Amino acid sequence: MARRSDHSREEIREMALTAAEEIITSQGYQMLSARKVAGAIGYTVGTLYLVFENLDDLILQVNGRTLDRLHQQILADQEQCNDPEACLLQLGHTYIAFADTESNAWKTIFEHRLSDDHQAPDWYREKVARMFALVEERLELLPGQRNPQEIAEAARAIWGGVHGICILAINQTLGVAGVESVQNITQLLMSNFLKGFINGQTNAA
Amino acid sequence: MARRSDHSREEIREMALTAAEEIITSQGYQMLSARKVAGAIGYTVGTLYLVFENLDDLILQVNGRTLDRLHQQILADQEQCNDPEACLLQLGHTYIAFADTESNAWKTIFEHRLSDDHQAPDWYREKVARMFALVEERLELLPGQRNPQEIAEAARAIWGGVHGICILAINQTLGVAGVESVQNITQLLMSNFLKGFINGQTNAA
DNA sequence: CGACTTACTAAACACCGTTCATTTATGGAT
DNA sequence: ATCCATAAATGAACGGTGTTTAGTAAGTCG
Repeated sequence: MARRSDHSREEIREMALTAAEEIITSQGYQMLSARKVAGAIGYTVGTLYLVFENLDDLILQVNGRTLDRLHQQILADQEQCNDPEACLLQLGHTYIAFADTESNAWKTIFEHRLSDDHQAPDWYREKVARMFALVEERLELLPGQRNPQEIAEAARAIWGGVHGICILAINQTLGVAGVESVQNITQLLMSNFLKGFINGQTNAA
Repeated sequence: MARRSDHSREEIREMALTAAEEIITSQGYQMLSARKVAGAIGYTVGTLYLVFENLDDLILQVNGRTLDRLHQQILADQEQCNDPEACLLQLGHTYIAFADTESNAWKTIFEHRLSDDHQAPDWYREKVARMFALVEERLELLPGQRNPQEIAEAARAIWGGVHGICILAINQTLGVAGVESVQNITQLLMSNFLKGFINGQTNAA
């Protein structure tokens, strides 16, 4: 058994997060439990509660890391496009590809609901806001002048839209087979939306 | 304590589903448990397992009923529109309004994941397919000839899109306040998509 | 009335998240 | 070198969960 000062708090924290990520990635987050994580790092449950507020906290940290990887992947893939529309389509593509590749980690982000209804902490919300900002930046570069609210709404429409297709696909609700079909539907949604969006003012109210 | 033949299997089944719906509606599905449902109908857990395969099965039945109510509401609201585009926008509106009104029941549909990864039974998938069919019917009436696959893909793009906005809104990820904003974003997504869709062939591949 | 059948119960099993009194190892002081 | 205060880690306990099943009691039929 691990004893006093074998590892620092930070080390234990890091070990626990890595172990949790491994369980989630390989078995899904439903299979995660405090005792499993503790066992995997050679400590007992009690220790976990010295380092994390509770299991929700631990999962939230894992989700934060997943969001970081997605963000990083998006940035990397954005190098390959030039005009704003192509970049937006690329963004959707990266999102779907990421959800497909890291499906268990990605599912955890939106399937894990916070116990009470107290919302996510600021640092987490910031990671999400960063994603929306990426879409907004591209939308602003599209032809035609838009006010900030129109941009914000369109970004949320696109993000939500892509996200929804992704969820239904993972839940096998769409009744389509293969990532390629999901990519097709996503591109269809985005390209048609953008076509309509660029074409002129849409009265949505 | 209830004894032999106080109620038929069907009656117990009905009572259990009603009790489960009440718990889910008022407290959310996380608060549902076999013992609570059993207690609410004056039986013990064991009896529940004579009537339902397991708790997942029970929840699936509740979800089926929720889907039925949504379907019924959509049909009712579709009376109020004439041209296909208006009907599609109406459809999105009904969806968001339903998710807002019956949020706990609606959340249960997509937050409750089946334990194993064995997918939903046919009767359940049929209820979902029925929804897609509604969208497809409207899409077919739009100007311009489309082949069945294009219609099917567009229906999934729209449904997924609306669904995604709905989820993000309920998770408070969108950072918007009030149902009205969600309705706005949904209408923005749909109207722009349809504008692009009607305008001409979109190469989505 | 007794036997059979079956509806139902209650207890058990193996888990879960979370807490906390207790034990144990350590660094510093004597 | 020994003691002590302190912090680290444990592990048992609490009240829950889904699920199974041996046993009991009630209704039915001969």
